[in-house]
Amino acid sequence: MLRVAAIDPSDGARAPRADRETSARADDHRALRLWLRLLTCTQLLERHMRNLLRLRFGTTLPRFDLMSRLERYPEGLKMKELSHHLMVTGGNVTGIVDQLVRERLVERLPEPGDRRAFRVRLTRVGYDAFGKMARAHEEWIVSVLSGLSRREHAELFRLLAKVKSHALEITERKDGA
Amino acid sequence: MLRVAAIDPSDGARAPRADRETSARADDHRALRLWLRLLTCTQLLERHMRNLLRLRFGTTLPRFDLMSRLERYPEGLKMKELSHHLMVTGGNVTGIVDQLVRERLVERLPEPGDRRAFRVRLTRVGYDAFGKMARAHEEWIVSVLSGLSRREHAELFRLLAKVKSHALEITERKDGA
DNA sequence: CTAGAATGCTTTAGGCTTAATCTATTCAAG
DNA sequence: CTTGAATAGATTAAGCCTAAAGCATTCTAG
Repeated sequence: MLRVAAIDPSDGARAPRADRETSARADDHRALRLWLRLLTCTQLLERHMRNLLRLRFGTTLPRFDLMSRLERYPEGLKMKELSHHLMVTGGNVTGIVDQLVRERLVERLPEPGDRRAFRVRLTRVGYDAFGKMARAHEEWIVSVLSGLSRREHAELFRLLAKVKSHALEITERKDGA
Repeated sequence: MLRVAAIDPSDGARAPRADRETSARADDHRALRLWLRLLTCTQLLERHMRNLLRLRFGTTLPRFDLMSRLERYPEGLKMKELSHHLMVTGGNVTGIVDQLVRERLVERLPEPGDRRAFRVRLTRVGYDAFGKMARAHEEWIVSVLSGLSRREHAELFRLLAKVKSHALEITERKDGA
């Protein structure tokens, strides 16, 4: 998953901050840098998670994500719901579920009353396997985010919420029709 | 805008959006929620960027990334350097550069003194194409991050820096990279 | 000079992801 | 009931990405 220019643009640029024009450009630059840093952070954490899952459990992040979602719904989820939760396309979910079914970690159950759909559910084996992975995952996330104080945690959470809602607004406005 | 926009607007296969984190159980750990929110934000912004590049310019984020990096180095970069800057594997860079060379947007130049290596550089056409994309890209980033005040920008930037450096520490320690 | 190690890059095999299209089923209107 | 639209899911083609292996070149001891 390659992200935009992953290295921070640490060029000094030493902004003259003279007139309105250059400070407007400085703001633009700030926005770009913020975006790049967001990407770098996510990518770093994600990369490490992938390695952890691969080396310790021989699995991948998408599989873990899917199982993690199922773990919250003991009664199972429909493909459509999974796709929505995971923010990926339906075809993608089909592929990953296929694999997990082959490995006996999840199962497809008929959905009563709709022969098009079915429910996907963790098997007993799936629950056990997921439990182990989830512990390692959480442990690592907690440790990597332990550099922030409780206040900083909260503040970062709040700021990201703001970014998220603003991004959603814009996205919906443009995509929505 | 372009051809692809003609699909059925209610197409079920459309990339869904969801709240990975808001449906998290209340007793989940803060760190986990913070991580999920970080992931969601990035994905949201990234998805929109990909769409922008695809619909308006018929290109992809990785290609844009690579060109964006080259644009800063008029003398070109070696494959190894590109791979390092973009934080992706060498094989990946090979593939993307191959495409861009085919499209005459970048060129491979022999590296004097080392017949194994060469420099990759934007062509004139590449510069022009990149310029257009970069303007649209920046415009959108600025607008999507405009929901934050100047102070909030700075604070978010600072917090992410902290996350990043802490993640780097841990990663290096374990990976030995 | 000459192995052998290291380096720069490519290739390969395999998994992830998407957009677009297809099939089967369900739903809704007449 | 019948027809046509909508929905659930699978499939396909194409691109991204990685780890590992491979090839050619360069470097470094001896």
